Amino acid sequence: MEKLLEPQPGWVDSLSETRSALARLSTAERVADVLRTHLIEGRILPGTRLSEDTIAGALAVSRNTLREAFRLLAHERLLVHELNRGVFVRQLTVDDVIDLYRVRRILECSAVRATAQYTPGVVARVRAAVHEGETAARDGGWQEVGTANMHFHLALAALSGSPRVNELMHQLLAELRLVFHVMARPQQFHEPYLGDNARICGLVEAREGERAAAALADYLDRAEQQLVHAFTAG
Amino acid sequence: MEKLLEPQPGWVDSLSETRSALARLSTAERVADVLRTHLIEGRILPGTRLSEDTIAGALAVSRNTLREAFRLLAHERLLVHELNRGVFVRQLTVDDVIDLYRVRRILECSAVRATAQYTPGVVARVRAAVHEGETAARDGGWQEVGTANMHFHLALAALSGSPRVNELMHQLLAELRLVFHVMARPQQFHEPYLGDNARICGLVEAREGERAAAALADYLDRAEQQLVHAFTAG
DNA sequence: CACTACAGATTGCTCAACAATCCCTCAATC
DNA sequence: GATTGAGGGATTGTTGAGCAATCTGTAGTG
Repeated sequence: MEKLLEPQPGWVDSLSETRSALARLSTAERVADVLRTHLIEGRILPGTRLSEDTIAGALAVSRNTLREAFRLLAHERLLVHELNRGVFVRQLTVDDVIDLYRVRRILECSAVRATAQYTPGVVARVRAAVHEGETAARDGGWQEVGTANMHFHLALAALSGSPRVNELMHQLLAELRLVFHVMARPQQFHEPYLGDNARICGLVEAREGERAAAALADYLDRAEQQLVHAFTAG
Repeated sequence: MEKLLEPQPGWVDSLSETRSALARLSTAERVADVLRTHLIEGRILPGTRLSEDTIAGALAVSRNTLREAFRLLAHERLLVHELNRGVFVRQLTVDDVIDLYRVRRILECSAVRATAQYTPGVVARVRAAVHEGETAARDGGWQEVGTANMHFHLALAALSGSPRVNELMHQLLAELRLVFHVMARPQQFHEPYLGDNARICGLVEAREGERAAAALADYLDRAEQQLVHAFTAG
């Protein structure tokens, strides 16, 4: 009888892993999702003011609900909220870029260094992201290459095994996307790093934490310099 | 004439530094502030549901405004929001405690290690926090000792020179405060670490980044173990 | 004892309204 | 001519009421 009740040990756990997908979203959260994609895809220029009336009308939600969504996105630093003036699309400064890369270096490098915490699943995710990037570079658009690159770095951060580091990483990358769009030629920004990704992935798979961290730090330094340069030049 | 107009070069900059104090807060933010203090001071037990009507009435604000405040605090992880069920005071699990300390180790240790980024001002803040703790231990309550301890670790994180690390640290410590209150004897939790603080501060002042980081990691390990133990026991 | 149905309470969201604030324009002043 | 001050229109901040959707506990049914 008990065998019948538990045909696959642990299936309850596998169910509970999907509960986040099951958890419906409130209207405010769905509105925030819509706006978030628009923002990170660069459809709305940094500095633009988002009118409550206009957007509430366009999305057919009440102003109050829209304001809840604004609060969420402001907390994610994608929007800035100025009292009595409204919300604006975040405009990153050079200092922001420098700080973002500083935090990335801290999080990603320490995650990569801690080989003791690696799990096979997450290491596989790193490799998968490398493949995704190579496929995207061969077949298709720079947009996909960029996305694959994000997945790669998210996978690196996930090596830490820390939910909070994961969430942080998501947030940092979302912020960074705001600045990628000011680059003149985005495809030329991401592609050169595909080789680095593969190399770092190899070091991770070999559990060479220190060397992987060093390579990653160098990687991030170059990317930062490139962005800062594009910033001060443009 | 020009001398009269600019008696102290750069005074405009010093003005603009204080503009954050001038920025008024919206009602929702003030409400969030009030609730935040109540939460981190442990006045409301974790798990408690916060009724919108009751609290809106008590604070004399509308439900809409209160909900905005709830969103802010949920994003800071002090409250959890369950759709159609309401908001609850966050209940930290053992896994949360472990993760919080994992992130603290990453942030604080890397900040302390990067001696190149130290500035005299922030190093002084570390020393000041040590003094604050010693004074509090001599004169007064454990509450103050705990606060001084927070200041110490905030100052350590500030050594990174990163605004985002600072904000993160604030958030992590606010979260941790939720769990400090479940400890039976809070004063006995913080006091033993005063000696460690002084020692680490000395290493920081001597720019012994690596040794300071090692001492700090050991410190955090012990604190984590103590908390985890209190958790599984109680 | 398990399961269903109902009722009360609470949240989710909307709408309309008004106060407070900002921003722009146009004079007025020095 | 540049700065200051006073409207006036537009936008945000906040409120309160109202209704639909959902949850929770209870009572009833098999």
